[in-house]
Amino acid sequence: MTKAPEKAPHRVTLEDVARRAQTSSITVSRALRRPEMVSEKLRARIAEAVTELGYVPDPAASALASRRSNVIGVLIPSVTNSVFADVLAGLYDTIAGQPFNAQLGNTRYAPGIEDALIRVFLGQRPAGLIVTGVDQSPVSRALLEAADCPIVQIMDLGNAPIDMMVGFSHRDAARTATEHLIARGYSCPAFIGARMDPRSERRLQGFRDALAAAGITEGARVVTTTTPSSVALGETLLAQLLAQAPETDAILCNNDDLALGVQFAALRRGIAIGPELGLCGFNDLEVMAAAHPSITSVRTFRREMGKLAIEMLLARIEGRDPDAKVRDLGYALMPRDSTRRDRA
Amino acid sequence: MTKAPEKAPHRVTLEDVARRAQTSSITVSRALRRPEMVSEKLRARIAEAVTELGYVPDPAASALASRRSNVIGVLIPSVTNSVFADVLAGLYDTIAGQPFNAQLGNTRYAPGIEDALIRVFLGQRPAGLIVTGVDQSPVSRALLEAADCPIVQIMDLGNAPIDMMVGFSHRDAARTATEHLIARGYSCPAFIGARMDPRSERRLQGFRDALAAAGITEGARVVTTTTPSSVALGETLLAQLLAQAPETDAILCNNDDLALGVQFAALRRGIAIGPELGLCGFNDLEVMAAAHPSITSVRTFRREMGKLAIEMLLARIEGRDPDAKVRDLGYALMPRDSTRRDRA
DNA sequence: ATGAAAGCGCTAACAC
DNA sequence: GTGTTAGCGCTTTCAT
Repeated sequence: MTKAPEKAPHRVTLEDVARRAQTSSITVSRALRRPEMVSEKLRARIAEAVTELGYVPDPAASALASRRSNVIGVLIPSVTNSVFADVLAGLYDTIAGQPFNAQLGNTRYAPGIEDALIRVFLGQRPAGLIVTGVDQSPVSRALLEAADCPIVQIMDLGNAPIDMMVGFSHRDAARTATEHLIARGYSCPAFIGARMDPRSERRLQGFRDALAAAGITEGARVVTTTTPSSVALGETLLAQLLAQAPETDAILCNNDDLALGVQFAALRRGIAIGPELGLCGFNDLEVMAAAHPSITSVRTFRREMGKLAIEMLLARIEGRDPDAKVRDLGYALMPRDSTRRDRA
Repeated sequence: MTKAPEKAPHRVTLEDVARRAQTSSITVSRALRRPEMVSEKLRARIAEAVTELGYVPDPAASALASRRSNVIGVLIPSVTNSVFADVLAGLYDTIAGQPFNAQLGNTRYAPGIEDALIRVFLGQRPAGLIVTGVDQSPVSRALLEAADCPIVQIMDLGNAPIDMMVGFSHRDAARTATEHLIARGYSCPAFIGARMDPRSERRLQGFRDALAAAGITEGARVVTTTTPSSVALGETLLAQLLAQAPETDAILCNNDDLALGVQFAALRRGIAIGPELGLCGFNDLEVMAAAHPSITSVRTFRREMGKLAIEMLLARIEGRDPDAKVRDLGYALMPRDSTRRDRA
């Protein structure tokens, strides 16, 4: 079987459907997009013709004529990070069945790539755009502000939304987690962080807020790296942390992968997670509750974020007002065995 | 700031660029797509005009005129499953910089959705299509065989490729893993599986192949469910397995999430992973090597699969022949502590 | 409620 | 190497 460009077999067009339904192409077009504008009888004939001929609309022609595509552009910094995978899941679930197509752009945490992708996406006259975070480059920001489609910034909050926003305060979330460690009686909490994108930096800030409020000095108990996060890295950072700050009795990890790695490393070193070393992750991936010991984490509402971002866009595309331009989804501390000093 | 549809400020077109460069739009078009067809002098003038005006091509117009879009459609059954996330990462890495756009379709393991998505994608006259697995519905298969673009089936192998294929034998991989368990002295290996899509079924088949070859009876040591996989499910399935087949001394898990869940559950029950219970996962996610004890798994080459799928498509789109129409990426057993009976 | 005409921005086909 | 013409399949605008 060859897949070489065979002679294109005439594509079924609105014209064809119209002929079959004994009407004009524009009426078919209307019947498909705004059925209420077409009489019931005609609508039925058209529907029949559509299925009989297997008509599929051409999005390119539609986009060209209407100067508006059905593309919803989604810019995320990483496809492998399961945090974003969850956002995407919520997003795809919500967009399914809607006449829109999510188109993914992978910025790889690089502002330059993000600028370029925004340009390309805007060139498609998207129905809407979803971008990650609130720390766009000046170039990106200018492009987005001039764009004539609705835009949602996700994953974070800030006081100067480009248009709409759905996220939560990373700083507050990390502060809450740190306060939990302190309340549980850990007196020398540490922070380890990988990747250290702007959201990670805000978490570190929240950690510091809590220490300051409790009058605890930070010492050398902050270890960060720009290396991408991984479970194995948790072990490395733990070693570094304990070497430079042996007084450490609890750790807030920038994310759950690191926390898991710390837990495995502690097991290996014979350190009792909970009694000897408190441990808290971030995001609350499914594995945290199932781990042994179970690991305390801060739950974030990632699927909901994807869902809401699409819903906000749809509202605006349909001319409705979204419930609010800025939505704070909050977070939820999930205390577990890894922060229990009295564990068996 | 309002994002309501403002008056569209005239889009920069080829015409505009042409006027500025004192030539015709078709020449600008050529200069952009096949620079070698345009004289060097003109090309320079055009390049200058393009940047000065900030020209961005309109993919819709291009698709309409050329009857060929720059979309590469990608159909996967799940966005959250990190196995597919890795494939996507390889795929996005490889497509970056190429004049193509990957467009994701989420089939959610439902043939009906897959049929519909294929229709929609084909309606875009894609440059190529990537579909997961070799078990398409008759409808999907017919659509794909009639499509006039190159197609790659990924994640599995089969003897009737629609066009091209890149994957590995799940059956052989599972057989190898089971043989490893048997070789390590485990005499009553079990299989637990979640989701049980066609690829999982083939792994189970491979498990059975190995038992048969070794003359081991299967007994009640196969526990499967159609529930989506998770770490927590590993614990549930382990309980069920041990209840119905207490003789079990090793487990091949359908994937790594389950294996991790089994390991945590074993820890909780005081079962020594390795000496008392052999454990093997599937896919070799990063966490397997970092776990304590480290967990034996079968490595699969997921990023490479994404990369190769794109490369094969690009080859065909550019009229070259891919190195081969069917590529077997194989797999690699990664023996670790979880299958060492002599572990401390 | 329905239709005719025009054109979205680009490229294929064919000149020169 | 460069330009002209026509048209991709749809929607907009304006008429009826």
